[in-house]
Formats: sequence, structure tokens, C-alpha cells
Amino acid sequence: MAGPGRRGPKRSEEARVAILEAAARRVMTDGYDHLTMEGVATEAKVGKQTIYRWWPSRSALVADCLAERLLLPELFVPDDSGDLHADVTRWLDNIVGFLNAPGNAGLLHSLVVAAAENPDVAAILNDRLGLWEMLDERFTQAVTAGQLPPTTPVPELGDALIGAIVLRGLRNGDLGPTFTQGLVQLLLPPRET
Amino acid sequence: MAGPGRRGPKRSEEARVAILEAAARRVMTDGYDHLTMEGVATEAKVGKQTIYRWWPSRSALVADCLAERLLLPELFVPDDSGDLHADVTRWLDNIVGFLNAPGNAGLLHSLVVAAAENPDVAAILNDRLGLWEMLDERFTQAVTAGQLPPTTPVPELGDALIGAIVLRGLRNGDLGPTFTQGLVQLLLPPRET
Amino acid sequence: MAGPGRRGPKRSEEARVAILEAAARRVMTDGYDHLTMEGVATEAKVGKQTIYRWWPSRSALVADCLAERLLLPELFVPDDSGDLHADVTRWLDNIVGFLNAPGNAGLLHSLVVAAAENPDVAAILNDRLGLWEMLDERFTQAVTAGQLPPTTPVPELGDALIGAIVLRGLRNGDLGPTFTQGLVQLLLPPRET
Amino acid sequence: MAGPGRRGPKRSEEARVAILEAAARRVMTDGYDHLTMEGVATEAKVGKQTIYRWWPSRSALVADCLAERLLLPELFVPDDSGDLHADVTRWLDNIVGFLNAPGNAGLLHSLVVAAAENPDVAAILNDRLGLWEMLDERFTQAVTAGQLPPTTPVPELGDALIGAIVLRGLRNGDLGPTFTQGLVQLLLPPRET
DNA sequence: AAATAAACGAGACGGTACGTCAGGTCTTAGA
DNA sequence: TCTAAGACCTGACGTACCGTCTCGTTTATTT
Repeated sequence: MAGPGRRGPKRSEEARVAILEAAARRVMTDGYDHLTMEGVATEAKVGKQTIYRWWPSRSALVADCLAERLLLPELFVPDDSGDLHADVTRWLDNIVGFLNAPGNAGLLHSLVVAAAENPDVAAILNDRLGLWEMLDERFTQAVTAGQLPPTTPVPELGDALIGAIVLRGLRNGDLGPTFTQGLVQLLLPPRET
Repeated sequence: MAGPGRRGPKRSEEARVAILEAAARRVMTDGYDHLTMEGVATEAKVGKQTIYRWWPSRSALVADCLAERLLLPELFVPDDSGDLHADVTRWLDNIVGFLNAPGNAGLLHSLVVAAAENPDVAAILNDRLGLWEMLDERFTQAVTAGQLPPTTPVPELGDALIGAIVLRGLRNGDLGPTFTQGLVQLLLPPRET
Repeated sequence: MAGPGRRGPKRSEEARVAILEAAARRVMTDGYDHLTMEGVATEAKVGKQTIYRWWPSRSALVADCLAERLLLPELFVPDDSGDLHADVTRWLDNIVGFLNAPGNAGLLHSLVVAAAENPDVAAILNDRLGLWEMLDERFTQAVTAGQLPPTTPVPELGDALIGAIVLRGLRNGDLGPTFTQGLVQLLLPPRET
Repeated sequence: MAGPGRRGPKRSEEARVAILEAAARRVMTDGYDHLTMEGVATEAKVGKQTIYRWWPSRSALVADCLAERLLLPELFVPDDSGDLHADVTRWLDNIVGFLNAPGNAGLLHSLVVAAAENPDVAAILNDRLGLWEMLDERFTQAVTAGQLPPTTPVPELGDALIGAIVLRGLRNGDLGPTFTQGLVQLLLPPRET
């Protein structure tokens, strides 16, 4: 967009940040479906056109918020302590703990809606957030280490894990220890003791 | 709403059906997020008030469409042939086949959005559609029959199965045989040969 | 627009009047070029769409204000006392007095702009206001009565009279007795005494 | 361009002319009310600031276009052949011919609007264009020569003449020979035969 | 039968937000 | 230091729908 030998003023970093922060704040408080461009513009003290100049839609705005870690600040990297059960359990507890935190009640709903409405958001959630990537890595490592059978369908394992969480979350179902332990027991081979 | 000794005309079944069909058509063609009450009213040749008289919101409308099987006509009942692998594989192929069908491209997205925005829709998808219920039943039966270990966390198994499908669908990812076979292999114990 | 056997609610006279009055007020205070649809809507406590439903543009709004005598309440009918000089002088003084009145400073400018931008406004000023028509009538009568030569080009006489006033007004020039007397002397044959 | 011993570039004559020509072109084609600063800047390949540096408003731009004869190239100087009727008739025909020329349809409207909205434009039209001045001169000469009575209110005569034209033009009325002849007959004393 | 009342189609109403256009100011890089 | 480019905040544009509220018509019960 901005060539190297471009004339004119540079994009205002101040405005950019103010917009993203306002958008993230609105999503957290009111949910994605009550997010409006005008609301963001007002809250960010910015002209509407400044938003539309750089983002084509509110979902693109949310995608950028995600990319800048303004909505999901934590990375949820699974540990690699050698104990797969423990690592996955801890990872699950982290995520579930985050989703159960007071302010994050509607966040999952918002992100799912945003992702369903805009492939870019889905892509960001996929790639930039790295949930799948990190799980794949950890599970591939587990296969190498013999903690998982070599025939394990790693991608499906990730989908099943995250999918179960999302589904439960959408239904406002139980996201407690019963759930996480059930998942671990279901998806990981019995711990050899 | 309509007392026994009520005066005046009865609720018009014609209008009711026209509205639901128009709504279902719109969701199928344009997606849930482009569904508008005015659009439905126009397409159903009905006054807006007639919609608002009976449904409080567009998501309630979609919930009713679901309940009337106008959006998901099939029931996806898992077989019980005694061969769990085969039954689950067939069930998965049915669902995936439906989702991959030409007209149903955006349907999953629409339903997820509707469910995320309105708990009633989520409840309908849960209860009335009976996906979880039927899976639970089949898996419980499998536990009884010794096809699954008695410790199997049945609810989580259902969530993992459906969750993986939904997640893949949302990302427009591969919903082919590799995926379904991977899921079966992952979630069911190895077939005893 | 509204057929005779139309169902539905009737057009709200309250809203119609509020809009016209707000528009007229704005034109009087701020001038036609600062007239905005949003301003009118706000001042009339009306939705914007209610304005656009009935008037296609702000000039149409002004045209209607004129037609309803909200901007030019007086009719400026020339007398017919038999004394043409006196009658025309009185008519001129009326008009000039109106234009010179405190609140009406920018009105002429506004109306000229509105008329130049929208033929409908021009037509209203022509026909409904009846300036030309009344002058034509008076002058035709004068021709009949022998107060004007039979060859008098009556339409041009009206244009010259009104045109001179408009031109002076636009330039914020002198609109005093010198001007009116000059016009009378110029355009009417010398008084026979 | 830059004189010797001068620091920094002088005002770009190229830019100035390009701006004025673009503005004049826009007024001729789209009319004054569709004239935009951004449009002129784009068409003149000039930064907006370069316009605002030298002209405070679009009406000032139009005023300058007038002053540079980019909009009204002709001067409309009345002849002084000794025959007042002929001279005025010729002058009227010139003006009317210009206004009736194909490309000049909306020009009168545009100029009237610009003049009504901005006194500077009105002043330019008054002074620089010299319509009134030249008419005054010619009529004063006519008075001296005895072609007009000594009591003729010369300024009002000019206003009546030009005002009639403007009014007719605004109403898109007839600007043909009937009109011009009528005006001459009305405003000038009968030709002495 | 007449009166009554609800449901219907139509659509006007006050609003909110949309996405765009232009205004006028300010900033940057190039000549 | 003037220019071309263009980002910025502001505000109005005209449109799409929202959910509510009349209208006048059409049924279906009571009285």
C-alpha cells in the first residue's frame, strides 16, 4: 500500500492502536455481534473513514485484534515435560481456566461467530494463534517418543480436542475437571504405570 | 396465546408455513447473517407484524426452521449393526456427505453463528436434533456390548466427534475419507481382528 | 402514492408539518446552503427516512415550504385602484419592504439558489406564488384601461420588474425608494396629469 | 521559474492554471453545485493543499475563473453606432446567443448560485465582468446624445435589462427574438422614424 | 343477525448503523 | 519552500433494517 518512495504522511500508529484497542474492548464487553464501526470510531476518537481506510469490515478488525493478541493474550503452548498426560491436562486446564474466567464469558461465542462469518478470522485463529500447530508439534513429538502409537492421526486429534472444548463452550456446558479428564482419558492411550 | 373460548380468526397455518419456508430458503441461499425479517416478510408475502407476533427474533425463526426439519431434513441416526467401527464410519460419512453437498456449503457456518448468538438455537440443535442423544445411546450400547471399555467418557466422546467435524467445517478444511477414518481410528479402540 | 382503498396507516400529518416547519426555520436562520436533511430530521424529531419517504431532496423540501407559504407568507398582490403608478409603487414597496425586513436578509439568496438548483422550486416560485401571474393580470388590465400602450410586452415587463429586484437583492444593493421610483419611472409611461 | 537569489520555488504557474482550468471545466460540464475541491485537485493533478493555499473556497475559485475569462470569454461590450435600438438589440442578441449555445446551458444557473452564495463572486460579476459598467456608459452616452430622456434612471435600466435575462434564463424560459425585441420595446423610447 | 375481537397484508414511524463522499487541516518526501 | 500525495477528524449523504404502531379487511366467535 505504501510504496518506499511514497510522499505524504505515514499511517498514524496512534490511530491504528486506538482503533484496535477500542474494538477489542467492545468485543470483550458487548460481544462481537454488538460491535459497530461507529462505536469503535467514537470510542477510539477517530473518523470512520480512518477505520475503513485500513480495514474492510468489522471482522477484519477482529482478525487484527487477534493477530495483535488483544483478545487472546495467552499462547496456550503445551509443555513438553515428557509426561504427555500431564502436559495435555495442564494445557486443557489452562484453556478451560481462561474460558471460565469472569471477563471471558462471551469471548468464545464472539470468536466463533467472527470466524464463521469471515474466513480471515478463521485463518488467523488457525495460523497466527497457533493452537493447532502447537498441538500438532507436541503430539508429533509424542509419537516420536513412543507416547502415542505411530498410527495416531495427529491433525484429527487436535480437532477433536479443540472441537470438544468449543462445542461445550458454545453450549455453556460444563468445562470443569470432569470434562478435561474425560477428554484426556478418551484421546490419550492409558498411562503406562 | 389462543384461549379456548377465543374470538376471532385462528392463526393462519398458511402464513406460518410461508414464513418458515421463506426463512429456511434465505438461510440456505444467503446465510444466516444476511437473513432479515423484512426479507422474510417480503418473500413470504406476509406483514412484518405477523412474524413478530409469533417469533421474537430471527434466531427464534431459525430455531423453528430447525425444529421443523426445514434446514436439516436428515436425522443422522447411527446404526446399530453390532459393528461399531462400521456404524460410526457410516454415520460420519452421512454427516460429512451432507455437509459437502452442493447446496449446504454455508449451512454449518449459519447454524454455528445462530447457535452462538442464541441459546435457544443451541438448545434446539442439542435436543430436538438429537445428535448427541443418539450418539450417547449408541455408545452406551457399545459399552454394554463390550465394544468400548466401560470407562469410556461417553459425553466427551460425542463432543469430540461432533466438535472435530464442526471445527473442520468452519475452517472449510478437508471433510473427506482421510478425516473420517482418522477420527474413527482415533476415538474408537482398535478393531479386534 | 396512497391509493384510495389503501390499507396501512395514513401519512402522519404531524410529522409532515414538523418537517416542513423545521426546514423553513433552518432556511430562514442558516440559509439554504446550510440546510441539511439530518438537521431537519433532528429538529423535527423525525427519522431521516420519513423525510426521504416523501421528499427526494432538500430542494423539494424547500419547494414544499414555499407551496405551503412557510417561507413567503405574503402574497404580494398588486392593487387595482385605477392608478397604475400608485399600484405598482405600492407593490414594489411591499416587496422591497419584505426583503429589507430584519429576518429576511438571506431569504432571497436562498430562494434563488434553490430555484437555480431545482426546476421544481423554480416552478413553484413561478406558478404557485403567482408573482408573474398577478403582475401579468394587472398589466393586462392596465393595457385594457389604456394606462399602458397596447403594444406593451407584458411578460417582459414582469420579468424586468422582478429581475431588477432580484439582481439588486443578490448584490445586496440599495433597495430603497430611489430604486423603486427609478423602476416605476423607467417601466411605466409618464403619468398623465 | 525561480528568480536568481530566491530561496525555494516560486508559486507554480503551471499548477495555478491547471487548477483554474480544471475548475472551469467542471463548472461547465457538471455545474457549480457539483464542483468539488477534490475533483478539481484530481483533475488538475494537484494536491488539495495547493488549492487551499491560494483559494479559500470553491466560490473563490469560480470567482478567479471568471476574472480570467475562463467561464465567460466574451465581453459583451455594447456598440455605440449612434443607433441605440440597434446597439442594444445587438448586445441582447449576443448575450442571449451565448446563453443559448449548446455548452452553456447550465452556466447561468451555476453563476447565479455562485454569486448568491459568495459576495466575492457577485462582486467579480459586477465589476470585473463590467456588464453594468458598460451598459451604464452606453446609456449615459445615450442620454447625452438625446437618445434617452435626461431623467432616465440609468442604473435601474441596467438592472431591468440584465435582471430580465437572468430571470428568464433561470426559468429556462424563452430567450428568443420575441423576448429581446420585447425588452427593447419596453425599455427604450420608441424609435423616431 | 349484530357486535366484538383477533389475525392478517400493508406500510408509516422514530431510530441505529451502514459504507461513501467531501470538507478543510496537517504531515511527509521530493524537487 | 512550494508541491503532490494523501492520512486525519468531521459531518452529511442516502439506504437498509430494526421493532413498534396504526390502518382497514377478513374471519370466527360470542351475545
